[in-house]
Amino acid sequence: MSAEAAVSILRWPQEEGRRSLLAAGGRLRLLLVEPATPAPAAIDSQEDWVRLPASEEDVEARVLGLIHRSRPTEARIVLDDCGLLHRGDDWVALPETEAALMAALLAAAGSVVGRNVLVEAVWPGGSPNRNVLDVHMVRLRRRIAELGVEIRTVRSRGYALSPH
Amino acid sequence: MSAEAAVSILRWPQEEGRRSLLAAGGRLRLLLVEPATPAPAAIDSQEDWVRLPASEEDVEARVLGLIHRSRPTEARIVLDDCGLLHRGDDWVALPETEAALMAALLAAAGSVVGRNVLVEAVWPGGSPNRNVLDVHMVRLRRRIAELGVEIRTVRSRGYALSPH
DNA sequence: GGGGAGCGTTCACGAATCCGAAACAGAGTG
DNA sequence: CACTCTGTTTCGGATTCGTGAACGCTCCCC
Repeated sequence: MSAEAAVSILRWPQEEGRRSLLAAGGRLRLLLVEPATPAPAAIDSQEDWVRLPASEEDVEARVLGLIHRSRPTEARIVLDDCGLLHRGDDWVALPETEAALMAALLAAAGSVVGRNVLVEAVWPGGSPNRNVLDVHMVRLRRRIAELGVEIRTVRSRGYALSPH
Repeated sequence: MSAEAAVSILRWPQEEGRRSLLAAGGRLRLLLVEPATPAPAAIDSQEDWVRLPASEEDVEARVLGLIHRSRPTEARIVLDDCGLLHRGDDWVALPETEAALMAALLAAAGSVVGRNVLVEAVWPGGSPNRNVLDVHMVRLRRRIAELGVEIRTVRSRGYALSPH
């Protein structure tokens, strides 16, 4: 696995949308910041930035630093665009619905996500049934259990991710 | 506390000795890297660097980023708006009533909180029963014990929080 | 010092609510 | 058909919260 494969490099502020997407998936990101643009405020610790113009070496150093910083977490959880949930070298494939749920949970970065938020993330306009979410949560839980990822429920408030 | 006070800014590679000293002390450091010098390899996550020449704003952004990244390491006790009581990376979910009690105790910052104050915080207008507060205190105690947080009672005066 | 009264801690119980999980059925796909 | 993904129903279990009651302890007053 090369450094470039682990870290997504994108331009700022042009690719703001892509940045949010990658952040939701928990991906490592390096922003190339255009001259005369304010540096982006940090949204999590999976991101770094470098001011343009920058040398090849500086970009590489940032990438390595990013990877270095993310390593202590050892088992970072990443959801790619194909619906594959990675943790370390291990991964499982998630169906569309469960991937959407997972993305919403990852975007919250460990804090609680309300049931209504999850419902909106999967069925914009309202869920077909009160219980559908429960069912999909059970299936998602079972599928990600083998990765050592746990979904803790916070009664009457929602759910939160918690790497085990 | 200003940002400058928390982060030491030094030149690289000139002040290499000072860097080691600060690193040994666990201080946050920002290296100003001279042009045409390879970027320093990361030795820990308490450090960042910026390539010279750099604008005042970029330096400030790096400093803020450093502080931001170092903050979650603290083992402070925090009750978020979802009713989650955090300590370090660990957390437990508190039901509404217990969260309200905890909020009142935290607001006192370690000093004693009277029973009447706690009652008012949860049941404005008076508690439904003489005993309700007691019961909820017991439950709260049990729940937060696993975080190493303790509620000590001060007879005829109230309760006080005490991290263990 | 003895006996209450008051306070603090804990347990057990019931009602209401919320959530989890199994079982089943339909749609889509190869 | 075999399989997966999705939605529905239904039942059982878990949580939360208030209540009642038992038990010790401390302080006060006679």
